[in-house]
Amino acid sequence: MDRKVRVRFAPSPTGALHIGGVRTALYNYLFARQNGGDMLLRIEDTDSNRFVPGAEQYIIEALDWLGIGIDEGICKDAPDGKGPHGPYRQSERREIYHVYVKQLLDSGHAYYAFDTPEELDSKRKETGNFQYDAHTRGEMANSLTLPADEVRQRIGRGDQYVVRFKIEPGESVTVHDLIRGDVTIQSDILDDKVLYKSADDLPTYHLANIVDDHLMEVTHVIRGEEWLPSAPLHVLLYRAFGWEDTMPQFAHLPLLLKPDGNGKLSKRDGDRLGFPVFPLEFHNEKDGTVSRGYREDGYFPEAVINFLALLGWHSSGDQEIYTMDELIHEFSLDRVSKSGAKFDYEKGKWFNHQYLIRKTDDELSELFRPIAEMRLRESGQLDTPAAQRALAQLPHIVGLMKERVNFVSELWEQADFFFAAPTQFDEKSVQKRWKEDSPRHIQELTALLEQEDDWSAEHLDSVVMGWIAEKEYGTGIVMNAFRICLVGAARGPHIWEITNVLGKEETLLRLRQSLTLLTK
RNA sequence: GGUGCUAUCGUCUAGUGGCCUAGGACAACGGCCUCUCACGCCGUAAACCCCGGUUCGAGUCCGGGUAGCACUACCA
Repeated sequence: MDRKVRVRFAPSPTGALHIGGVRTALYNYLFARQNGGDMLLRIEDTDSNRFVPGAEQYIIEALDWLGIGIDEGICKDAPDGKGPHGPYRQSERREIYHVYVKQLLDSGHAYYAFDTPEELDSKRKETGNFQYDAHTRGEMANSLTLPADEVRQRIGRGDQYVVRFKIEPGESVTVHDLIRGDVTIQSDILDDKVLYKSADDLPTYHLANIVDDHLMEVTHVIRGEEWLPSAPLHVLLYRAFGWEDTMPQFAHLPLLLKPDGNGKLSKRDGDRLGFPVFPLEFHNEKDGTVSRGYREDGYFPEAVINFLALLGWHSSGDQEIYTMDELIHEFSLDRVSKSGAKFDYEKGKWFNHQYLIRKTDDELSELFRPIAEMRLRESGQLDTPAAQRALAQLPHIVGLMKERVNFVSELWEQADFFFAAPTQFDEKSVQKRWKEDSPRHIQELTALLEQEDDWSAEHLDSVVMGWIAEKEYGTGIVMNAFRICLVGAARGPHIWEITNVLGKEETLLRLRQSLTLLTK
């Protein structure tokens, strides 16, 4: 059967979207685009207790920032969902689930259960490995053990209940996974999963995701590996509904692991090791916490996408840098690795560097301008001639400096000296490069440069190098002292690039001012 | 405990029985370039979890161990 490829990303609004979830969304998106299919976004808010305000809006914004487009369901231009299969928020689909819960009840695939959470808890405590299944349901309070009258009565008077899936033991269930091949389990190990809870009149994930995927004509379920153990249960559910012929294909993605040690990457790891695990900064209204985001940390969305794409997927070649279009073209589920990937934050920085140096000087300078202006305003130097002169040459400055930074914000740390004369000097540089003869060298150099009207790099270079040769000074010694006077440290681009930006007046000013400060 | 998944340099990975004296990238280290820092270039160190089997030949196939992870809720 040839059906149009339809995939979905189905997060629950319980907080910021974890970076692992972002990768799941990305792989779904790549798969959909590659196959000319649809990418849906469905909100799985069937747990009323864990709902966090703002989380849904956050998810939409995050995907939008990253360029992961949504064709159907909840998205930026349709916050309440668009498409013929709505609503796309599970809490708004209650009537739909009622129909299917009833169908399972009527066909004998499900039953009512009245055991309270407390009763189940104590049962678990007394019997170590208690499982609600074919062996134990006979001793529990449910519509299989209670007389029909009493069941009716209990429901009638408003007793809380759940509906459980009746798992038949002795069956072997196989799930074909696109990444892992066939996975087979025995139905005996499955418990009678809760499908619906009367307390909040909502289904659980297991029921809702099957019903919705069926109704929304989803063809491929691409989700995290943590769902693999319950995939056979989902197959059983499709069978119980009689939908096996249109059951989606499954692909379970490997987990994102913490950089050190083992285990799933968590927010705590990010806090502990100093990197974000969320795409955007998130202010959690529920617990008052603020979480860092890649966007606010200065990452380009393309870099985050590229980095994430390669964490668990790789082409057969050596290519590392991919545009979204290239990823769409190259991606394939059978090249997704089976094992978990440790989160390598250092490589993430490198990706950002790669995208940064590919920006044009104009693009980059417009990103940097607000930062530079803010820093100058903070120190009260925004209106100085030096600052204004540098600001006017921002694209050029950015072009000189971009090779040595990973983030736009780091440009300030590297290029600050263009905007204001040094008042402090890097101790190590001075110790190593400021020699006994340096004051004399700088004095002579100042006098020499004062005479020059041609301020071009070529001319200055020939004049200064000629003078150094004539006096038999060491080139490195003179030039480094020169650099320290202009920059305040032994760093930065070629010295004539610096004098070029600074201009004659500012160069001479710094030479004199720094000499005074350094000989004090 | 039970069930399932997984296993190549520190990390992400290439590898689908001979092209593997195991390739690339990040990180590390050394050198070159050079007035400094960076870039760039060159180079170094660095891995097939273990044991059996199949085969003329195994990182690659099979079995068994071991280890790690996931799941085991009226959470998703």
